[in-house]
Amino acid sequence: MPVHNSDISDMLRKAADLLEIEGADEFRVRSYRQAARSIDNLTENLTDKVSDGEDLTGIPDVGESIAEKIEEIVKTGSLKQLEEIKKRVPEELADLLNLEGIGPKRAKEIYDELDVDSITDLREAVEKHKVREIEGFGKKTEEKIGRELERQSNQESRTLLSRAEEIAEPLLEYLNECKEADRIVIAGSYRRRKETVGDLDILATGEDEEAIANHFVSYEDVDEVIKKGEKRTSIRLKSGLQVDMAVLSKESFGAALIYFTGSKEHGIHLRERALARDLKVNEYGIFREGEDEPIAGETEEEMYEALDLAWVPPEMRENRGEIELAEKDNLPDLITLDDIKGDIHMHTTYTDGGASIREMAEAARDLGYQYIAITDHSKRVNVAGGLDADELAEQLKEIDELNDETDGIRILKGAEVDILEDGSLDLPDDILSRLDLRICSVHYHMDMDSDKQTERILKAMDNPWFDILAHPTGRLLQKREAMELDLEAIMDKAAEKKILMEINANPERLDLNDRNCKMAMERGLMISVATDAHSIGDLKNMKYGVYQARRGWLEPKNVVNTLGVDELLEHFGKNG
DNA sequence: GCCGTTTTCGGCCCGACTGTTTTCAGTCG
Repeated sequence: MPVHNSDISDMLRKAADLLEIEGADEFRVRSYRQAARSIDNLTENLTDKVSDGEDLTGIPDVGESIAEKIEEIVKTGSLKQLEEIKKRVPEELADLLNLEGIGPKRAKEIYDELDVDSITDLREAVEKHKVREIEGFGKKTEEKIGRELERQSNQESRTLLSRAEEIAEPLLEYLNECKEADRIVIAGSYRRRKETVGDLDILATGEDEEAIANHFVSYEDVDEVIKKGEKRTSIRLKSGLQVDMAVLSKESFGAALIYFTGSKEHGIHLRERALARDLKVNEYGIFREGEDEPIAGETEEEMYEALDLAWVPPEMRENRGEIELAEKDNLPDLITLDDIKGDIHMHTTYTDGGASIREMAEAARDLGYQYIAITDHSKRVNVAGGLDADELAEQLKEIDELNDETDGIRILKGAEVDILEDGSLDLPDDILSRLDLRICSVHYHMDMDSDKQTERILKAMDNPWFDILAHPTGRLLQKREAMELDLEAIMDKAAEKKILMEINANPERLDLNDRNCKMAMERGLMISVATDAHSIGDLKNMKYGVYQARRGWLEPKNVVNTLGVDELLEHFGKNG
């Protein structure tokens, strides 16, 4: 079994959790977590680095000790130290840390006092009212744990960004009705445009904190008020989504916006940077030592400036090197929705789409696009009524006719060709050669082992008509894991063959993800951001693809469908 | 366990809220 970076970071995190429960030095625990996080942000494979004999201490937050541990994991597949800790602290005890309100100290108390070492045991202990008997615990704490156990068992812990938007927009509208609030914004991972959000973080400015908080908790969809303080209030909506609100003065709006937008790691990096300059950063502003008046705080820009940094777009605030770029004023000029000139992945009634070619074209024209590409499925996808060569040829005729009679949008000829099990493509070369562009993808046998799956795709890429690899990993958020494959090998070959990777903008796919997108960009690959629309409404999903592209640091020049139609055709013409 | 714009040793982000306590520890973001 190949060792993935995520296997290594998982082990380090597990070690951190168990060490923390055991009562190890908190900074040591933090080091393990930081190293794990840093490994997750790598765009290169640690297994390769180790076999190349590279010095791993060059990785941020990896020192000699953790470098040795990484090597051990790569070479043996396990970590002796972790196995040792597991003998002292039951592994499943770490699951308790996922419950809100339980941290390392309480997990240890529960284990020591009640011999509870799993979620199952804990549920039983709560039902028997054993937990409230522990010193420092009480009736309320036990009840809260009970509610958490209930909630965890019947619900996803994160919410798709698209779903979060459906919930946030009416809430925001309601909050804006509050006369006492001057300004209401949503921060957190929602503002960073992360593919899923854990909760919503809302910032409000205004003098009358209590009135604003009261308005908030009076929202009709509130299920439970989790906490209500002077400055912070948390509720849970009936949908299960938690919403936190902070009320503050407008003088500290920028500082609070940075603080509540996160990520946590980005914020910590900023505060450490401040410390090195004898400054203190908190959610109220930036302060010189011993002074009460902030030197910055009202806007994000002045906050970053006071730390000698350029303003960092929220999508990049993940502590993946953006602060170093901001220091050199060298941040990328991120792509925006306005840069997108066309959508080159969509389906019609020829296969499993809900609208005709004409309807899709007119809807796309209304969105301001110059072109679309029709890319219906090939015959292998029989559940969608995939097209064979003759049926596709019929479609090409209709596209020619429509282009003759339609103004304001160009309809390009394409197909989404299945990559078959043996690595061949599902349509013959002669029909592929008649298309403007071809996207290729895997829909069946996604569970092959990594070597075979990678081999399958690499072989398909030898076909000269392979233009774009669509939804490269096949994952569906919260439904299906990414396929096992060696994405680095695939991207290396794509670079060689000038094949593009897709960011599929469907909010359930968003595939490539942000890190893989950055990885592709660093290899010089071009990306297609496209919706895979199966209806007119789906065309509006483009924004989610653009968010993901921004999280992957993409500029317009990295994205093929920022090109005008002539340049786009020229681009794909070269491949053929 | 990591790291260096005073440091190779001695720091390590910072404040709000809750519950169970009589002054604060634990947790969270």
